[in-house]
Formats: sequence, C-alpha cells, structure tokens
Amino acid sequence: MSLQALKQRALKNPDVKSEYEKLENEFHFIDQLIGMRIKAGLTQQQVAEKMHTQKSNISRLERGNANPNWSTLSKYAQACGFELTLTVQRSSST
Amino acid sequence: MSLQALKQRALKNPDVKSEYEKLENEFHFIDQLIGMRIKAGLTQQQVAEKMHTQKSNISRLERGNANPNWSTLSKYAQACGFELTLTVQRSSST
DNA sequence: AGCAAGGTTATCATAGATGATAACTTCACA
DNA sequence: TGTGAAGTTATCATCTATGATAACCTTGCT
Repeated sequence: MSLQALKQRALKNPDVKSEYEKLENEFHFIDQLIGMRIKAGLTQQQVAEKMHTQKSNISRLERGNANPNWSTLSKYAQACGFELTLTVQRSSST
Repeated sequence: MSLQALKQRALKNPDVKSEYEKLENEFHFIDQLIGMRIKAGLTQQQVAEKMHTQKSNISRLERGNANPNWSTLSKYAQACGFELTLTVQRSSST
C-alpha cells in the first residue's frame, strides 16, 4: 500500500479525520516507516528477514496502531538502510 | 596504545561496532530526554506528575538502559514542552 | 483454471516496558 | 543537627509489544 493510499484511506473515516490532528504524530512516523521500506525497494518479507522476524509482524507494525519501542524502530530503519534520529523542538501549541 | 587507537581497532570488529553504535544511539536519545527536562527546568517529580506516573519511573527511564516505546517518548517530551520528530537519513555505512 | 508473491489478520506465548510503592542517599539550608 | 527536595534503586504486578505460526485475500502471470 502506498503512502498516499494509507493517508487517504484513513481520512475517509470522519472520526479518524477529526482525530487527525491529535494522531498526526503517529500517522507521521508510520508513514515514515513505510516510506523507508518503499524507498529501499524492499518487501515486508525482506525487511522481516533482515530483522530476523516474520512478515506478519512487519505488517502489524505498519498497519496496526503501532507503538513500537526504540529498538524496533531502529532495527526497522537499519533493515531499510536508514538511520533514525530523534529530533526535538519546542512545542508550539498546547 | 592510545584510547583512540584502541577504539578504532575495536570498531574494526563488526560485532563490536554494531554494539557500539547501538549504545551510542541509546546514549544519544537518553541525553536528549534529560536535556529536554533540564531545559524545561523541571524535576523528575514534575515530569512524572504531568505524565501521570511516578518519579521513580522517570529516573528509570533516564538512567536505566531504556528502550521506551513511542508513546512514552512522546509523553515525556510533551511533559517537558517539546515535540518529537523521527528524522530519517540514509545510512552512511553498514 | 492454477500458482506464486505480497500483504493482512487472527491467535497464542513470552519477554520486557510500564505502573506503583517503599526505602535509600545526597545535598542544601535553616 | 534535622528537615525536605531531588534523585536512585529494588521489587512486584500488570499491560502490551514482539515472536511465531497459520490461514486468508488480492493481484499478476502463465
């Protein structure tokens, strides 16, 4: 599934759309996950192998309401040939 | 043998290198966590209250070999008045 | 039609992250 | 002195992310 497709599908749900602002962060980093894999030209199966896990777990990570730990994020990125950095900025609102 | 030389020699071992980078990453983002709190001028107790948890858990997060999930990272950042972004860059080596 | 690749979903077990409480050390200060 | 604030450590319970397996759905191809 493409990034656009993911977003568009999510936004078709009105509730989801109303919650979009709140969840934007989560959608964002899931998009980044998928984006890394797509840019790397890898299948879930291939990423799973590099992470020494199963493709179903990769699917869950990309589709479920993921709350992965840092280790999982790093491994996924590394499997796709990327590195992660945690960027911090002062919160504008809230 | 100097420390530098020792370090460089050690890093030629791929296993050691990956371990080292892993540790470096963890140190890095833990530093960022503490940095956020210090810049915000907050105590662990205060952050704990904003996160609706205990100060001992904050200490563990900052001192233990932490592998927090995204939700915990976000809450911590928000409690300190910051927002987190996952930054992705192509892996140079590996 | 059959077949395989890519992805999704369901389920279970287990490891480990988090929540909660208590006791402890330092340090600063009255 | 001692009193409180700040942080650390230990421990236990609970929650949940992850690992693993299997069945399923599309889609594209022959």
